[in-house]
Amino acid sequence: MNIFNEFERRITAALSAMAADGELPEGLDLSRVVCEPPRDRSHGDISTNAAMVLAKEAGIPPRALAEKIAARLRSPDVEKVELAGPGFINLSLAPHVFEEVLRASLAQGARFGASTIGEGAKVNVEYVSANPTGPMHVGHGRGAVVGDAIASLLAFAGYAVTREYYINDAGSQVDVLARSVHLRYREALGERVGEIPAGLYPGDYLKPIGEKLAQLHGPKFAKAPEAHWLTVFRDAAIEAMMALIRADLAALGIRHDVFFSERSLSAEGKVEAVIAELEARGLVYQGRLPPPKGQVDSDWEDREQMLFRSTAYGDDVDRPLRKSDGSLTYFASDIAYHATKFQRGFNQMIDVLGADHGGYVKRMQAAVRAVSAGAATLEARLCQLVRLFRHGEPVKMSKRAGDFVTLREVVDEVGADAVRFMMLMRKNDAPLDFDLAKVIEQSKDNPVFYVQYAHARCESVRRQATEVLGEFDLGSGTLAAADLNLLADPSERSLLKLLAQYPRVVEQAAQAREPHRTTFYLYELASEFHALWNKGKDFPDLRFINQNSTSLSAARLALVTGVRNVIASGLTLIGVSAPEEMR
RNA sequence: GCGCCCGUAGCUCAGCUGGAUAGAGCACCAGACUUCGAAUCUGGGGGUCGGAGGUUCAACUCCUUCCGGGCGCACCA
Repeated sequence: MNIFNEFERRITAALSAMAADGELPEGLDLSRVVCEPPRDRSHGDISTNAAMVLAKEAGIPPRALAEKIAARLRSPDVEKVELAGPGFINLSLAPHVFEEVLRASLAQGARFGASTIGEGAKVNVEYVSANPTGPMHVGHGRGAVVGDAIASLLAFAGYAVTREYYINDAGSQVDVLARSVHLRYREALGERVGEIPAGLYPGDYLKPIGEKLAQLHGPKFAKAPEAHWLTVFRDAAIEAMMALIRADLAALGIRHDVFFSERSLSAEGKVEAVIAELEARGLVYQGRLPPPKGQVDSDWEDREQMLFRSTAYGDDVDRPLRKSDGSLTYFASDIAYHATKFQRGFNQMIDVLGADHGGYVKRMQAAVRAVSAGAATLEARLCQLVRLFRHGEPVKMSKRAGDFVTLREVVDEVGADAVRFMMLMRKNDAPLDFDLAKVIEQSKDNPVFYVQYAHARCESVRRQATEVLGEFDLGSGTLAAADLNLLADPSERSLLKLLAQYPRVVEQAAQAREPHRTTFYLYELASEFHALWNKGKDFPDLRFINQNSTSLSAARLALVTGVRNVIASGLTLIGVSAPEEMR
């Protein structure tokens, strides 16, 4: 039950009625008409800009138009209609409206706030897609958390979401991985390998794989030419790395529906097929690229090559599909990959990427439009870097010598809840400072605990209620039947109104693909709840449990339960647990 | 040089796709536990929203242009 959507419908209805009565011209553009909570609460509960955005087109001064619209919005649900400023229409809603929202939330439980704006449309959300060459680092973790939360939000908003991971198991990087493992294999056989040569992966995490391969195959590959062992070692290494990554993801509570292998594309001829198709449509050609400007590149080689005409779809230059050795570029596979998304029925694709992939977005969007003939769109959400701190001191993140902090280390140290919550305390395109010392601090300095504590307090009140009030029934049916009109204190009304905003918050967060809005809302809700709680210290009459009045207690417990449900729901959306106790 | 992102209180950041007098947290100061959980709350000061133009009823938000920072810029992924 989204009261803002509801009133947008009413306003739209009022406007068409006015058009029918000749008060307004037909066919006005209503797309800019919105209902939103006013920043200043003294302006009521819902504010609309309808009169201001329509005034010019309607040829009526905004205040006069507002007057007319306002007259049609009067109903038992609306306690007060006021005009303000240049033509705002401010609505103050009757108390029973918010009481109905609370009843709806109790009845709907975890479904409260869910939306149908997705209309069941299929959306593919791709996130993480870390190369299977080592454990995940903290930056991957951010993408994982953001992608997972976006997927959850979209699912809650009525989309048919598929969560996907693209395994980059083709190309030269995994060959390097295989060579690195081969070195560890020789090491496991007793050979002294010394310093890991530059260009190979130095991390210790490859040692167990080398040992396993030594056990499995003995020394027969130690001196053998690369062609004899490369495939075996590569496959074993990729399998082991993916197991490692899946474990890292599991530790963070991240899940995917599909793990899609890049190698399967070329194995099935999908890449060549896509290129052929694009070629047939004149989107692939042999040509030359201008050398990059503003930087000296001694390796630059002016040559004729196979190019994708991405400039036809807004890219800055056309992009190569084959390397100088004739093999396909990563981009070529990625086109084929996104083509399979389209073939699998996804007209909406979202890729959550690291900011260092920003330059890659335009060509990918061009590719998606090309392979779908304009039917599909790709959105990219870029995650900026994460900087790790401990007590304000930067933690070294250099990749050489395996000296970087892995995601797993951080999760093991501070817990999945803290990592996820902190990752969503920033919008994804802002850099994130993450202080390991602060997030395990169990204080109000730490917003994770602050919100979870509010949830635990709700549960605590409910437990207390059954003890103090005896046979009190906390079932949502009973609570919904309570006389909610007894929630008369301004703090209680205010909390009730904040609950009513939840459906709007999650819907807008889904539409904007900005899960951090959920996080901030939860913080605000927790804050108001804590404030009301403490008010009960100064004014015992305001405590949730009142031994002298079962009906008052019931009403307040209904409110507490509503708060609990929304916090639990919001935390679920961002993948954070909602503990019942935190002692 | 070009493209994308960022610039808001001393610090870290929100600001609801253009709405009304720009908000939190931290830090600082002063208060609240015989009482539903003090991991909490109440009050206080603090701003040329990087600068300058423009668009309009209305700009932190959109456009242009500077300044300052980040990322990227064939044949890596």
